[in-house]
This record gives sequence, structure tokens and C-alpha cells, in this order.
Amino acid sequence: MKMHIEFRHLRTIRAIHEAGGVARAANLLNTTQSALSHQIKGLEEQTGVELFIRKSKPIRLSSAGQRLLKLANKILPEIDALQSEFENLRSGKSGRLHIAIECHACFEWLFPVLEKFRQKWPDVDIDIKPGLAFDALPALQKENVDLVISSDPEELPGITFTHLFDYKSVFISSAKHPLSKKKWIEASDFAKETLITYPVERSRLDVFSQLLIPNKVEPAQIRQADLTSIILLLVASDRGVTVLPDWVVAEFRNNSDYAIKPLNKKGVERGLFAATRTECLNKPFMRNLIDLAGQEAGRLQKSLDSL
Amino acid sequence: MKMHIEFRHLRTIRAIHEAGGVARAANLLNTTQSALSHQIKGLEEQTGVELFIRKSKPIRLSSAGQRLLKLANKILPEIDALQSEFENLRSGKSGRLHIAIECHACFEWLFPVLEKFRQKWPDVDIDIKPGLAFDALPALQKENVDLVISSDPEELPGITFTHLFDYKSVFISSAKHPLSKKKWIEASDFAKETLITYPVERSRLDVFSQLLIPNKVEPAQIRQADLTSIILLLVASDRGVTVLPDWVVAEFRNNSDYAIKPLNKKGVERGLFAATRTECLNKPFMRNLIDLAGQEAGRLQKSLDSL
DNA sequence: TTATAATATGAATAAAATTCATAATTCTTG
DNA sequence: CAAGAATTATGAATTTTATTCATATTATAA
Repeated sequence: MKMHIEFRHLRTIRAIHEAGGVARAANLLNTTQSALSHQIKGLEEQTGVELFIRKSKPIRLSSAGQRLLKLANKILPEIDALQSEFENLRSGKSGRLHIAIECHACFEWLFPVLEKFRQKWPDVDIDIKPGLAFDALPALQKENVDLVISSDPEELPGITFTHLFDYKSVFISSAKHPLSKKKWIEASDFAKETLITYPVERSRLDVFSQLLIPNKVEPAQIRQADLTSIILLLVASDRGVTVLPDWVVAEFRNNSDYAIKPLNKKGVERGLFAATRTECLNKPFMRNLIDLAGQEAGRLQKSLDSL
Repeated sequence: MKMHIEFRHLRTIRAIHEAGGVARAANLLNTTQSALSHQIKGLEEQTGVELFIRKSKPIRLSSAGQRLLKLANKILPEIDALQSEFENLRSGKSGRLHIAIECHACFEWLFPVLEKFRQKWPDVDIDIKPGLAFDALPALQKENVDLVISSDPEELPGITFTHLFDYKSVFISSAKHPLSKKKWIEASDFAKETLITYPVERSRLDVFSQLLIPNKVEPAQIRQADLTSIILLLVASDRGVTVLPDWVVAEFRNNSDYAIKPLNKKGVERGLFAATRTECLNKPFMRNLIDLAGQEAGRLQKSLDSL
């Protein structure tokens, strides 16, 4: 007989020991005395070691059997723990939520959302994956990430884009900047300016994709900064101008250091979307995150409207 | 399908991960790609959790799969360790050697033997079980102990008595004691003496079983002491007389404080035996212990003869 | 010793794992 | 981007393994 030690055997050993006898153990395990007897016989043949002392009735563990029992008591709880972890996964109480953000400014509103989320779903493994802003959608398809925040929905098989909210891209300069006199800003206005942007490719910056590229305008100079607060600092000290989502600057709206103007007469409006693998929308925590994001968006919107 | 997680699955998960692919893993495990594919499918159905990401080829572990892999890497080495422990047991490198001593004085020669033994068989679990001197042979049959040192071989099924050596029971008194004048000691000589013995029942003391009971003599008084050295101390200070195996007193033979005399004209000679379960005689360490006991006995005998 | 409770065993059956052949994917490369 | 290569999935047949049933054997207690 070519058999390995299996969990079945560990459960049997433990049950025989705890129930004090093969027949009683069989009861515990919902099987027959004969099945267990055959089992331990097979195990003894396989290991070449006597696990039980058969000169006593009910049979007792030999020293080798006790060694095996020790292992069983160590291993079986670990498997049980794993099973219940899996149960949590299955029921959607736990899971993985690795997020890629295409839109660099989204950190601003995402963090408070994640903070609320974390409290409600403590067992979900949250992470924000930096560095793959470009390949975010392929990474989503390959299950390297589970959620992508994006402004550019595409038709992709297995991927669903959920609309979160709309925002306007607005022009920001210091209050002393000449352009602050204008009612709105046009593409041509950028030709003589230093434009401050996040350090990502142009196609992923609204100001380029929506305004400058269509109008074939090149800013006089480009300067890059990683953090929104740094960009705003540079703008305040008149080292350049920038374009950011309106909700980023909500709290600066009544700050007299800044001038905030729409792009073009009617503004540049864009949508923000959560891209997920379609099947992941079944997961409760995923839906809840998208909900929370919508709520946060509403809150931001209200704070803009109230001005 | 009603299946549990089994070691098979852990091995498979690990192999797929290490080999980087199902087909290669199948090679490692001497099975087919199909078998493993069915296996992981079954496992996923059972746990209700996706263990692998199938959008990539070769397939990769999902986060749940990685969790399972972690457990596999923890558990599998433990099972392997157990298997090799069992292999040692089977080949006779390790094992249990629990000893019961009927003859109380046997500690004297047994300790040096066990010391030698321990060095040669470090993995054998040696123990001396006190308190069951009386039930030693039933305990041997029930596998509560593995070796009994006894002077009274019996015909018992499954038990084998191996002759170790013969010894004489000798009378010991202080050199000043009146009986020290006699050439040999008879039963009747004890009638007016205080006899010092180990605290065990009479039938297990040579002086009673071989001399006093057959001759229906009762000592004037009996005093008991646990340790051989205490008994000898009491004898030296003339608080009584005693009877001990000759090898116990080998080192006192030329000590002028003691008088050592044979019992009866021709002495009382007895044998000492190692009782084991017959099947245990196959174990190398058991045979070696009996050998070592014989050698030690020879050494003691020579030290007696040389006087 | 006999009655009793516990375990072992062999043959039949049931269940499960594996294989084989092939379909369906994903990946690679011209 | 299509075709070929490599990889994995699947269904049915087969083999292997585990379990059951009926009964024998063994140990314990009265």
C-alpha cells in the first residue's frame, strides 16, 4: 500500500485519543469503527511504526503514537484557522483591495475614504500600488491590482467602470498673477507661462489632454512636483501656474493668495471612475468602497457649492 | 464533492509554485498535469476560494493561494521530520527503553551500564520506572515498560528472559558482630538478629525466599532502608545484619569494618535475568543493552575473583 | 471461564483520484 | 494580428483508495 500521512489520519489519531477508543472515535467522526481500524492499520504499515498498544482495550497510543498526536494537535488548529480565513474570504468579510491610481491628485479624496473603509472592513488587505499608473488597467486584468481610479473609461472585457463623480479642472495662479484678471483661461494663455504638473506623462494630465494638445499649445516652461501641497506652494509664490481638479482646491477657494478660474468659457468637466474586474463587484466590501467614494464625492461637492 | 484539504494538496501547491507551472510540478511529483489540475479545482470548490490566477500562463498563486502556500511551507517540513523520526524508530536507532527493576540492589550495576548505553544510543528514551517493582511483569506485557530486571524467570507468553549473570547472596555484619566468627551463616542464626532489608515484600528478598521462609525462621527484628549505602552504614555501626548480592559488596570486601560470609555451607546462588517482550529482542539497542549488562557483570565477577 | 466490550479482518462496495485524449486558453513571434 | 507553441482545463474511463458490512479475534471483568 502506497499511502502518505494525511489529515484524515491526524483527525483519527486525535479522535481516538480524545474519545478513548476506536468505536467512540468513529462516532465522533461520523464513520465506522472498521474504517478507523483500517486507517490506522494502513498508517502503521506505511510508517513502519506501531502507533497503538493493542494489548490493552481500549487501545492506547504508543510513544510513537503520542508523537504523532502532538503533531496533530499542532497542525489541525492551523488548518482550521485557514479554513475559517477562507470562509471569511468567501463570504466577502475579508479580501484583497490593492488600488492603482491613474489620476495623481486622487490621493486627496481617497485617503479619507480609505480611512472610513478600514474601520468597517478591518480584515481587508488594503494597499495602494505606486509606480504602475501607466499599466494600471492591464494590471487590473492580470489581478495584480483590484481597483483602478481612472478618468478614462474604456471598453475592456471583464472590466467594469463605475462612475464615481464629476469634477471640473480649474486653473490656479497666485492672486497677483496677471491672468487672475481674466474671467476664464484659454489654451493660448499657457503659451507664456510656467506650468506646474505632477511628474506623469502628458496624456494623463487633464490640462494637456483636454486643452493644450487639442489646441496645439506648448507652455513656455514645465515644472514638475510630486505633491499637491508643493504644487500649491509653488503657485502661491508665483513660480508658475497649474491646473487641478476643483475638489483639490476646495479649501483654498476663499484663500486670497490664489486665483481660481475655469478653463474656457464653460469649463472643462471630467468624470472619475472606479475600474474593477466585473466579478469583483459582487464582493460586499468592493461595493461598499465605491459607495463610500460616492459619499465622499458628494461631501466635497457640497463644500464647493456652498461657496 | 466532499473533500478536505489534504497533504496532497499542500504538496501540489508548493510544487506548482516552486516549479512555476502545473505541468512542471506534475513532473516533480511523478504524476500528470491533469491530476494536479483536477486536484486544485477540487480544492477550490471545497474551500470556495480561488487559489490561482488563471489569466496568466503559467498560473500564479492568488493571495489566498499564497496564504495556503505559507501553511504548506510550515507544515510539510514538520511531517517530513516526523517521518524521519519514525524511520529512526523503525530502523532501531531510536526507541523507548523504560526499565523496571524487581531486584532493588540492581541499581548498583545498572547505572554504569546505562551510562555507557546512553552514549551509544543518544536517541533512545531511557527511563527507570519506580514503584512498580511488584507489577513489573504485567507492566511489561502491557507495554508500560520495556525491560524488567528480575531474579525469577517465569514462563509467560510473549515474554523472554535472558540470563545476564549469576551471583551469590552473602551475609554482611560488622566485623565486631558475634556471627562474624562463623565460617558460614545458617537460617537459625537470624532468629536473634535485627535484619536490615530494602522496603519491599519478603518474597522478593533472597534472604527470605531462599533461606528464612523455607526454614521457617523469623528474625528478631526487621528494619528497612531504601538505599544500599544506608543499609551498609547501619550494618557498619552494628545496628543489624543484612544479606546482599556479592557484587554489591565487592568494594567492601577488603574493608575491615565488615564481615562477609556465605549463606549455608555452599552459599545461596541466584541468577539475574532481563525480561523483555520477545519481539523487542529484534531491536538492536535492546540487544546491545543486554550485551553491555553481561560485560558489566563479567567485570564485577573478575573484581570478586581477584580477591 | 464465560460473558462482554473492543478491535481486527476479508470481501464487497462505494468513493475518490488519476489517466488519457482532447478542448480551450494564454502567450509568443513573425 | 494571426498562427503556432505552450499551458491549463475538462469529461469519461480507469485505477486506486477508502469505507462498509458481516464476522472473527482479542482483552477485560465478573
